[in-house]
Formats: sequence, C-alpha cells, structure tokens
Amino acid sequence: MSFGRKTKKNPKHLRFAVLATDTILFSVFDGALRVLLVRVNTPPHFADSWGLPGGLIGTKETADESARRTLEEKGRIARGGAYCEQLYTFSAVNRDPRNRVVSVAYLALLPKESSEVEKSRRDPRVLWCPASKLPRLAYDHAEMIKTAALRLRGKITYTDIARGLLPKTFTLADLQHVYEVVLGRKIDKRNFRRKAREAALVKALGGKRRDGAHRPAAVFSFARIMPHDITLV
Amino acid sequence: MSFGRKTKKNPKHLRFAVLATDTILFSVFDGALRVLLVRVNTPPHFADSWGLPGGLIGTKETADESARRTLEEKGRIARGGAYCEQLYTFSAVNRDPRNRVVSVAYLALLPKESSEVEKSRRDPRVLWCPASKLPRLAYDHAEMIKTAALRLRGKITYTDIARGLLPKTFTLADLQHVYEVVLGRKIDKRNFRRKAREAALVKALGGKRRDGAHRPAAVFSFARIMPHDITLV
DNA sequence: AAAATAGTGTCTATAAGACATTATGTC
DNA sequence: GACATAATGTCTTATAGACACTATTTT
Repeated sequence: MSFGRKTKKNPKHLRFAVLATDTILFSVFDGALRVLLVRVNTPPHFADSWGLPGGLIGTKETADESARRTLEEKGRIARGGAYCEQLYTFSAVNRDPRNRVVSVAYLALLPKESSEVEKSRRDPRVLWCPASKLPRLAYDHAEMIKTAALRLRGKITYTDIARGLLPKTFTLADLQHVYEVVLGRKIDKRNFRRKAREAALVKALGGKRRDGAHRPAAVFSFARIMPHDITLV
Repeated sequence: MSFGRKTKKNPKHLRFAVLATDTILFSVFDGALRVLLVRVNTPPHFADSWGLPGGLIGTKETADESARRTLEEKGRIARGGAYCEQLYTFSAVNRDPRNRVVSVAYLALLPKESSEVEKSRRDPRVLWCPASKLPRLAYDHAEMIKTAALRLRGKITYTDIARGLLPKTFTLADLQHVYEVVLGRKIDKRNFRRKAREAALVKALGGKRRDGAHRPAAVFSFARIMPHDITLV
C-alpha cells in the first residue's frame, strides 16, 4: 500500500492513526456459510496469503463508500449489489505490522443467485471459503470474520437481515435453509413457517416454482419493511 | 487540535483519513439519563460550543485507550472507572469542517454514586446534560448521542449493561429506577422483580439499607457473570 | 406407482402482562 | 399511630417447542 511506503521513506512518522476498511462478504451456498477472500501479498509478513478485501479510506470518501469501493477493486464485486453494514472498528496497535492502521470492518451479504456471486465463483483471483474452514489469514482478518459470523448469527433471529442472503423471490425451503446454515442447526419446518407467517416476515407472491419430480413450492418475497423485531427460531 | 492547524499550515494535504474517538458517557441521576458534555472551542465553526469529550488517536494507542484517555483529559473522569464499549464509527466527509477526521464513538457508563460523577458534577468545565434536552452541539455529536441512547435502550432489556449505571450494591428500587429512566416508561414492580429473580441477574447480599422513615430495603449486587441473555422488561 | 419435496395442526410448557394488599421500619 | 417505601402472588394471554402425516407434482 502506498501509505506504508510513504512513511518508510519519510523519517518523520505520522502522529495519528490512519484508517482502512475491510469487508467480510458472506454468501450461503453448497451447504455452507462462505466468505470471500482475496490474495494478499505484502512481504515480509504476509506474502502470498489470503485475506479480506479492503484498503485505506481516502479523504473524500466515507467508510461505507470505501468498503464498497474495495469490495469492487479487490473482491471483484460490482458496487451496490451487496447488503453492507458497519461491523466493528479494529484498532490493535500491531494489527498491521508495517504501519499503524485502524480498520473499520463491514459485514456484507450476497444471495448465491446474484450474478456477482455467480461470476466471482469462477474468478481465480478470489476464493469463496467456508467460514468454518478458513486458511491462515493476513492481519487480524480471522478475528474479523469470527466477529462478523457472530453478528450475523445474532441478528438473523430477530431482524430480517437474511434478506441480504436471498434473491428477490424464494421458497420457504430456501429461506429455512439459509437460517439453518447460518445458525448451524436444523429447524422444525412447521414452527419455522408458522413464525414467518406470524411475524409477517415474508409474503406469498401467488406463483409456484417447479424444479424436479415433486410438488412445486409457493414463491415468496420479503415484506416491504420489517414491521417490528421478530423472533423466528 | 494540533492536527487541524498542522494541515492548514501545510499546503500538501494527507491522502487518507485520520482517526479520532468521541465518548458518550451516560449516568442516571435527578430523574434523567444524562450525558457528559465538555466545552468545544474551534472557531470559526464551533466557538464556545458544547460537545463530547474526544480527540485524535495516537499511533501508539488503541481506540479504546484513546477513548479512556480523552475521557480523562477532556471529561475530567479518572481512567478505568467507567464501563466503555465501542459504539459506531462516524465517517461523513464533512463531519469536521476543518479536516477529514473519522471518529470512533464509544458508549460509556458511570453510576451516579461513583466519585467520578460526584466530582464532575461540581466541575464547571463539564456539564451533565439530560439526553432529552441537549443544547446545540459541535460536529455530529448530537447524532452520536442519539445512537448511543438507542444502543443503551436496546441492550438494557437483554443484557446486564445496567451494571455500568449502578454501584456495587443497590436495592431493587434503585435498579428499577435505572431501567425506568433509560426506557422512558414505568415498569410494574412485581413483574420486574420476578424477572430479575428468574434471570438470576442479581443476588441478595443479606444486608438492608435504612434511609428514611420507612421499611428498609434488601441490598443486592449483580450476579458474577450473566448466565445468558435475559429479557427483563 | 414410485420418488421427492410441499404443506399443514395440536398439545404442552414457558414467559409476559395486568393487577392490590400486607409488611416493616422511622419519626 | 402516621407515614413511607418494601415486599409479595394469581390469573390470563401469548409465545415457543415437540411432534407425523397428507398433498402434489414429475418421471
């Protein structure tokens, strides 16, 4: 990163911390909660490693904008597609061994059916890795992913955050599968459907999806706004 | 702040954002949720205003350490006394009209019985202002306080965060009063006590507190660790 | 008709909310 | 004994969890 070189050339160090963002982008597919990793190559500490997409925040952009920009530049995800919320700011003094950099981490979500996930799955420059089987990661990125997974698990039971992991329309089986993968446990189908109905989380669109030698499933979308906090599982 | 002056003198601007902390310190007394304000004097935008205690993060300290340091230097609150948790990072490009500064906001709590609150209430350099009757504040500090109050209200019903607003020992009436002020509504005494008991939030210490022409109240403390998430009101 | 997934209802247990009176201390 | 706060229990309603069978479509 240019900032690091700059301070090394300049014998006078900055007096204050500078700021980066890193984004934990999740998607649920192939039966796992997966996170997007990118190549990190900053010798001597992290040569040829995996890490999160991220970068320094410029003086003319907000942290949110920086997260979306680096997701595009490093993660190869088109801007604006992903749900994105601020997660936590990581500020351990030695989290970047080269310079003092504080990082605002973002939690982002994409439905597996989105063209962004479909494209990036075929892109050799990035890796969609199960959150439970991560390789060694650069910086404090393993800690960030752990924090993000906890946030996602925590919020999925009382908000409609699962919206970010599903396409515009879906079946109740799709929805339940996302919940089961994120929570890491089976959920009773009847109780789940009853609660989704009572909480007015989703609404039926009237259509059916046919996809195999079996009864077709009704198609739903999320209700416009979440009416109130819900408890779904 | 020295950084602001420095960039004005230097025609070459920094390429990346620098980082500050601001701390929203709450306490409950005189029937209100109150926030600690300090004098801000940075003409031309904020001459003789009120704002939150805060300052730039040095290259050798974490955000948490910076929050505690500025709470001491600007807020006149001795270090380590207050409960302190990271709240949100505010990064609007023009939040500080002089320079690009991103701020990590912290939510902090003190019991009104603490010597820090008792001292600072008599200190003319700071003001304990009801969170519902704030004066015009510098920067985006009004937004920060609103966010902090929402976080506190949200967490008080399912965590033991009220611990930060109460002394080591207290009566159930004290505890309920803190809940009522933070939530802004009356709570039924019998239901409140039943739930505090069932959630194992507090434990009786065996003593009584005598303070007036009436029956003395049993004295409690918080249980060592919160056994699980609780729903108290 | 076999295979595969969709869709549905009841019972029980736990938690939440509404509500009023008696108890114990000080002055 | 007057006053002031502490302490306590029941009933009703809502929510959560456990549990198994029938329906509909394709091949």
